[in-house]
Amino acid sequence: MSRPRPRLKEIAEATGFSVNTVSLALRASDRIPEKTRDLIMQEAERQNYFPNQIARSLTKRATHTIGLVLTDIMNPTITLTARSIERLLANAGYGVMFATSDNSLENEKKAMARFQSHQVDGIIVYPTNRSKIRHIQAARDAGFPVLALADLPDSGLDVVAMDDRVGAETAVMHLIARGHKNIVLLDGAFGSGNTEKFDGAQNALKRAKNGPASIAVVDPKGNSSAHGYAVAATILKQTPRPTAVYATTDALAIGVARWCLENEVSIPEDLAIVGCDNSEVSEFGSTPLTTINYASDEVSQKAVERIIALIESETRLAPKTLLFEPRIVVRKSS
Amino acid sequence: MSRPRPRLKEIAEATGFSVNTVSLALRASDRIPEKTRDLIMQEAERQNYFPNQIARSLTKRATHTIGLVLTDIMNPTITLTARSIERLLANAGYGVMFATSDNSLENEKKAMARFQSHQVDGIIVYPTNRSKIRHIQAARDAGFPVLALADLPDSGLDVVAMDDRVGAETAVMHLIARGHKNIVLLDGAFGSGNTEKFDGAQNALKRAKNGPASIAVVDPKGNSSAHGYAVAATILKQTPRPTAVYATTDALAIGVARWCLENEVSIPEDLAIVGCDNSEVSEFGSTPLTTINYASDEVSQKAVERIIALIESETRLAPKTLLFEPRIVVRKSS
DNA sequence: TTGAAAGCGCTAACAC
DNA sequence: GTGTTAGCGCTTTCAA
Repeated sequence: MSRPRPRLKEIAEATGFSVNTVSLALRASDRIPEKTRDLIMQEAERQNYFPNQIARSLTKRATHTIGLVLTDIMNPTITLTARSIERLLANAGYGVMFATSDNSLENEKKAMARFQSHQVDGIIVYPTNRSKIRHIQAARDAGFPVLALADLPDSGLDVVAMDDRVGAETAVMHLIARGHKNIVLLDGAFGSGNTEKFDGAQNALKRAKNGPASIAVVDPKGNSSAHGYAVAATILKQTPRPTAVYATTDALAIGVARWCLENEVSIPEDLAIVGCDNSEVSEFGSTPLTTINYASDEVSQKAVERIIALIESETRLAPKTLLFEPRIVVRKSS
Repeated sequence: MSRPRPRLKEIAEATGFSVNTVSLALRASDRIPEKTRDLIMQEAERQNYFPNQIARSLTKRATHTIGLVLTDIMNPTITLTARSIERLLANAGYGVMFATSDNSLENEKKAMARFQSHQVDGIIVYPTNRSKIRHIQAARDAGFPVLALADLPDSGLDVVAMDDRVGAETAVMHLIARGHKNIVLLDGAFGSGNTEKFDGAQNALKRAKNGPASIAVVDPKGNSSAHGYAVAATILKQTPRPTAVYATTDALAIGVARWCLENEVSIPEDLAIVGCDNSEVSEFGSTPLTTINYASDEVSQKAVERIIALIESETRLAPKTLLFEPRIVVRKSS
């Protein structure tokens, strides 16, 4: 339905030069004298010419587009990362295609396949399940630039991420230092094979001299505040009664906090809460939340640098893992 | 750096058929007998063949990709809309390229130009400034399918959006009904030409029998909770002292609420607050917020339907405006 | 300094 | 039933 857009051919005909000369001129080749170039550029402007990137991509075998596969863009930390990545890539001249897997492995695979069909130059993926990454490795093995935004040790993949293990360890150490003996890990991803936060918590138990022997894991079946609110009663029913919760997202933590507020469980006296990500809601939610910082800017910056390096490198680069150590932000909930 | 991916040619050579036959077979043409087709499909699978969408796009003159230009993806309502749109489009076989303008007109124009260069089949745009839409109209005039996610009356553009005018009117009517005489509109977009919320508020004043004569506008210089928190003191310093605020995002409202909490201004007795969007934070933030609902699912659904209709129509469609009437969600802040 | 020709991987029109 | 040819809009040799 759209009026055909001008091509090099139209400009060539209007100026009397060949398509080739026009192409060269528009790309400011020094093979073309300034005079000719100006003439051609003027005509291009007059016709409101924009190069057809699809045609260009076909010859160059590069689309200058990267694919971004995220789990759940409603998590503000992931949103922020997506935004930063998009901006940095736009500045570097890359477009971004994006997809959300909604934590379904099938969706993640489909999105990656779609992106590869669309000939993206590389893919940045926040994997749904850290133990199901064969399709990501397969892409890399085929020589395709891929970067994972999650800590995947010994996966042979390039990784830029927060060190969740250390984050969880820090959170639990903090709670132990405050004297807590009955700590719940509120973690929806544990059941689906993402054990690094659990592992970090275990490390804290081992390191602490007088900490608890074990930690209970509760699955909120989702990551929103509503899920946290819904599961709060279950947490407090555990025996012995927990005195502290480490929730793997701030939203979950805020949901628990709201339930406590409404049910006369005081925070942090009756229940201490630590969230994760240091999102805006942790500061402005029902209770100012102690939380584990997610260095979104650093992660985005390094991820973009790395994927571009992978794309532009002539040779295959050895995989590199870059993990940031999160710090704890102590507020009123612990 | 990547090993060349298999093309139709490789499959053709392996099976002894021509490239054309292979192409037809893989697209399940009934011109090819089942036996041949199976043979070819098997070989394609064996070689792990995926069609090169770039090449296909070049011949078909369609990329099956749409561009999504948003202002600020950190606004959870916009995030949610982006997610829904991406999913609906993925289901319809379309990929999504996205960009955030960060409320800069320049960025918005650049993103649209980039998308058009990438030959997206259509663009969905949440415009930064409702009075600066010439570039959007230009795209439409050139026959390019465009859809705006904001109420742009008489723009000649296709529109799917919430009716912000009615939303603001509802919010202010609600406050007037509660007896408020000094109402502040906390609106960062007003200064940059987006007056529909202000207009809606004015309508409410006109319609109310015993309401205030005017409404003060305060610019928070941003849309986050931090901005709301920072501007709260300024609001309360106005004379006569305001008794109610209508904030144009929930995040702003929550920021104001948090400041009140910390400065012994009780809500809603000393200050009533109404937010906008009914995002999760309105329910779980420092104070459960009265707010104006944003029907993200409906907007996304209709937007996707419409952009696909525009793309697939043989003829140019007359522009259509679809506005949803928001409803008010009354909680504890008013 | 400029142009002609080939080719990127695919699809479509037309033969055979 | 299957193959040949041309062409999508651009870039890249290679010639002139």
